[in-house]
Amino acid sequence: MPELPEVETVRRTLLPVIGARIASVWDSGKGLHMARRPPRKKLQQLIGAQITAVRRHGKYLLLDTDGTKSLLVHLGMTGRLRIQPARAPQASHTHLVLGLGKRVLAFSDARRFGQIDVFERADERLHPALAPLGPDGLEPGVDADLLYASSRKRRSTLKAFVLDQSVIAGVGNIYASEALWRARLRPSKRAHRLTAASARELAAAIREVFEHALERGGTTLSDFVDADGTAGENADYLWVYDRAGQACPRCQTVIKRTVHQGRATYYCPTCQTA
DNA sequence: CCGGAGACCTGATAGC
DNA sequence: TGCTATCAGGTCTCCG
Repeated sequence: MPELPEVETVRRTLLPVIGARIASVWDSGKGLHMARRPPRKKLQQLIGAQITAVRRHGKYLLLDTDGTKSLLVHLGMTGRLRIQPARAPQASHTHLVLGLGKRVLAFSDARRFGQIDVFERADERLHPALAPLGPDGLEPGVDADLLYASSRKRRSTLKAFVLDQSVIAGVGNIYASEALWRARLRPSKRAHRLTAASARELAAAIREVFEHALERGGTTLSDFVDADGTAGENADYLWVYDRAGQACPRCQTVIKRTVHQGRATYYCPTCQTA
């Protein structure tokens, strides 16, 4: 569920845990549980540390501590990070709970596509999940030059290109369709055929769809909530995603749905011609 | 290097 | 009510 705007919304609502000390770490244990997480021992290295920052790169959240360790969290499709009263009942599919005195920070994830790790912050650039990532989608580095240069040798589709986290970190399936619609680019167009002018359009479009969604607290199609449990409003403001059969907001043509690499893609056949 | 398919998981929903 | 099929915001790996 969560792409850059949703993860950034979670990050912002997590800021109140800065300064909190991790008094306890509970995890759901072995067996029928999260696939991608470190051994319990590693998680327990967080005990006694104070949270000093909550950062984000692409879809990854990074919680720094006053020790040498940081906690990495990827929400996958259904992951949730919630700040809750220590006495609140545990949500179903809860895999990790950091005790923070009167509050807890709880991670739950029904489908278990999420990822948790504890890593040495000094080695952050070497972390296997972070090392391959391109610049974050809200950073100034995601510009026409980057998109033009990195698309030159790609015979893949534009849809696959913008979803590639090693080019831009943070674009997921919803905002890929949205950004290509805004830039008037056909998702099936080959990336290496992107013109310099279109690269400019695309860079601007990516930033705009992210900011548009962020202003509305992200897109909730079914699962997404922020750290306070609040759903996002952006689903009502999507231009094409999940709108097959409806009118294009720009030209009124009926929006089409296709499948690229097994994932739904929405576009306007009339105004996405570049 | 690329795309496609399948895997990893559970839950919601639509159709019968 | 209950069954089945399909679909879902992400990534990873194997195959051709």
